[in-house]
Amino acid sequence: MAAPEGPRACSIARTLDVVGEKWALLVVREVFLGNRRFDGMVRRTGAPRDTLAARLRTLVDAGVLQRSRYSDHPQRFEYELTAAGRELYPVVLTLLRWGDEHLAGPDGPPLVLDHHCGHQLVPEVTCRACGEVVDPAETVRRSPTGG
Amino acid sequence: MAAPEGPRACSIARTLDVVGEKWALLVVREVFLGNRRFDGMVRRTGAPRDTLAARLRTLVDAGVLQRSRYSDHPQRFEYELTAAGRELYPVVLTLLRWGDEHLAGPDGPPLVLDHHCGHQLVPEVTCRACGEVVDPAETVRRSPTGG
DNA sequence: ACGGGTCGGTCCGGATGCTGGACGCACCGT
DNA sequence: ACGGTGCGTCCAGCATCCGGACCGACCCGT
Repeated sequence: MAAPEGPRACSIARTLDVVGEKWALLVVREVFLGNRRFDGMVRRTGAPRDTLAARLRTLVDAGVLQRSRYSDHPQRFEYELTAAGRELYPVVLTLLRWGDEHLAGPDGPPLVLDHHCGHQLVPEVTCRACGEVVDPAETVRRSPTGG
Repeated sequence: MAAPEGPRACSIARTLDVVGEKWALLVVREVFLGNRRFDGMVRRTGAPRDTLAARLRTLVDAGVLQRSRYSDHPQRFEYELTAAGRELYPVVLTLLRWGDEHLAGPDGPPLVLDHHCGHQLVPEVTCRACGEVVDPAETVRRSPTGG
């Protein structure tokens, strides 16, 4: 076979199809921070209202957010994370850490999280099996394929 | 003060300014997988050649990739990760895991990594201080204030 | 010498997506 | 009645992305 080699089927690409659009992950960040309403998100993300409305729709459709009515008469909605949405926390944390380490100004990171263990939260990615911190040099692709 | 509340200064937003453009993280993925040349990246990501060229430029400018000549006569270049680029591995892995868990078809994840410990790599995000897996409910923002 | 292939791009016109500003509607408080 | 808040939609302009064509420099086989 002369390997046609199309674009890779890949979970990274698929995930980015869901949360890779502009503002999507900042919306998720806001909800993690407890900011669940439209106007608040507009203010704290800086996204255009129109774009935000579109993003909220796609995130709800994708099952990351859930829209729920918190007021009947003037119909008012707020957005919460679904279980799938909460599982984006690792993604958000690793982005946060990279920014903290490579893009922080002299004032240090603008947002610091504390873990319930009493220390500042510094997120690390580890192997579930052995608990070691993961290094790219220590991982290999299984079945370089099957093609 | 009636909190003006502009867009949040935030490492997540800053990181996304660097790697949040379309295709950027797929380019990084390719380099992690050892695919370091232009044409290869075009084939395996599916990005338009034009867009890829632009992305490579911004990633090099941002210090994520490094361009190096591997052939003189017909000038040929390849792209490698810088130290900062390698530190994006956690981001890539958490995206991968989310996709594996939420978007995989019946065939399972299309790309499986093995850790040098002998097991399949399932990346987890843990607290560096205590080693526990991080849960959103167990973290709090430090100084919800200060402005 | 010639045709075909590879590699790493650039150029182009058209499609898609983002942008901010204005507007709409329902409600609340005074 | 009036102004303010909350949650959007609509629109027109602009930026970005898209795929396909094209390019120069080289290599290979004949």
